[in-house]
Amino acid sequence: MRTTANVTFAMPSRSPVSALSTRIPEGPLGLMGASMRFGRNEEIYGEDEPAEFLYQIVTGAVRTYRMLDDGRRQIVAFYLPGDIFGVEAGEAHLASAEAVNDSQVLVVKRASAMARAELQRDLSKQLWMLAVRELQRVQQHSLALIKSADERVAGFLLEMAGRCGSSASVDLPMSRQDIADYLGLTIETVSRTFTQFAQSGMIALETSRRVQLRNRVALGRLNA
Amino acid sequence: MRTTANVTFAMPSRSPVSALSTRIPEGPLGLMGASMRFGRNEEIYGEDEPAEFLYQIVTGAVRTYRMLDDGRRQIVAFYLPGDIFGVEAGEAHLASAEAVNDSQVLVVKRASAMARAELQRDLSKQLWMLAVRELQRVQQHSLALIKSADERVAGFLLEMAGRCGSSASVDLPMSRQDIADYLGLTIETVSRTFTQFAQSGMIALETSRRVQLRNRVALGRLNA
DNA sequence: CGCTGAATTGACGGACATCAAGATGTGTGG
DNA sequence: CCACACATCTTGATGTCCGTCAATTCAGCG
Repeated sequence: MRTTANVTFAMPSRSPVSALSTRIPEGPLGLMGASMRFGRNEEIYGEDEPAEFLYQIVTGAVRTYRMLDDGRRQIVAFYLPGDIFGVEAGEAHLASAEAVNDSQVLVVKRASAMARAELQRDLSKQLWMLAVRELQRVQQHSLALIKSADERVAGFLLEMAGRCGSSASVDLPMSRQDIADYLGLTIETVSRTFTQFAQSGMIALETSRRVQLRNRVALGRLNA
Repeated sequence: MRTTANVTFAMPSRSPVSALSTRIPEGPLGLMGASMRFGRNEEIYGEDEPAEFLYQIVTGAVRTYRMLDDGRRQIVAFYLPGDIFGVEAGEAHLASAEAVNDSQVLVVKRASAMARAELQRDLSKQLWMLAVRELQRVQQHSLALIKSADERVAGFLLEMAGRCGSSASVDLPMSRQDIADYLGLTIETVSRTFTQFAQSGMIALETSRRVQLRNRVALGRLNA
């Protein structure tokens, strides 16, 4: 679905995931944006701020999230290189966005993209597809939230494996807390589930952030 | 946000919720659709079917849902008079849609709406807003799914109250099972929560399908 | 009236949260 | 290179919310 190009970029100075991806998917925003860098945990935009821009990740990773009144945090989505985010907003953003790690991001004025879309029927279609894909992703995520802890974690691993270029092992740019807040679980439950998967041989934990999927079929069965 | 018009329609022959709403919001599809009727529990479209149409509810109520492999059903959304659905699809539908009760629905060819949108910048914007609103609704729903049972039910009641024209009491067109599948709970938990709310005086159950909200503030506090 | 599906209520168990402690890793400064 | 501080991750013990199973009540309808 996503097209790729063999372009390499200057590596951000101290990004721990910089080796993740040299394939930079082209997209509707491919050539029109200004490049910006965000440090680890730096805010890219905040909830309720006016939604002026669209964003495409070059390197790094970004999370969007919302806070509940009681202090819990729900992570809505993780975005990886090539992904576009900031679409979810009407006039104002409905979620906040932060860099998970040091990240490089293309930034494009929404208005200019939309205006251009009125002329180019192709761009218009791509923006539409973008919104639809985002919608489907969130729906999928809703589905996950009603499953058991095992199913959620298995699904998460498969999703990440599918997205970070499915090599032998998956690099997780985000912390256990991030994963927990994404899956609606606690950090302890996520950790326990990881070790349980490792003990049953379905995965191997090279490091806590690097996971080898040894039996995707079994994970898929769990994923229900 | 939604515009309204004083238009009355011929009532569908045996719709139990026909009295719900004489205000029929106009929308992008207001004048261009063919009208169809669907009986209680009748399928409007199925998962994986090609997405040829957009739909706007005139009377009745519709649920969209997805089945998990283990037989559980997750209801993605309920649609009430004026609401437009069927937007969530790319080439094929990602969810199935069924009439909750006998319903009257306007049906419009997607392609024709999209084509027209390329000419009318206004329609194009409205379709875009539609997708964004749908996205925000699903995100909101995701948020709900990580809360406690009390919070989910309270949130559901407030949502429905806000949508069915906030008179003194709310008519729920859907069964407890529907509510449970929407909130990711069991029918028993939903029922218990209703009675618990009633005992604490926050609501009154005129009938099992008709709820009076006696203390919205308290419900809102629960909603966290 | 009795039949049928929907809703309610109760008893019980299990999955996950909570609380608390320990282990591992990572960056900093001597 | 080591030592220390601090964050992240793991592991254990205990509690609780909600799911499961089962029985009862209620509403609609022939």
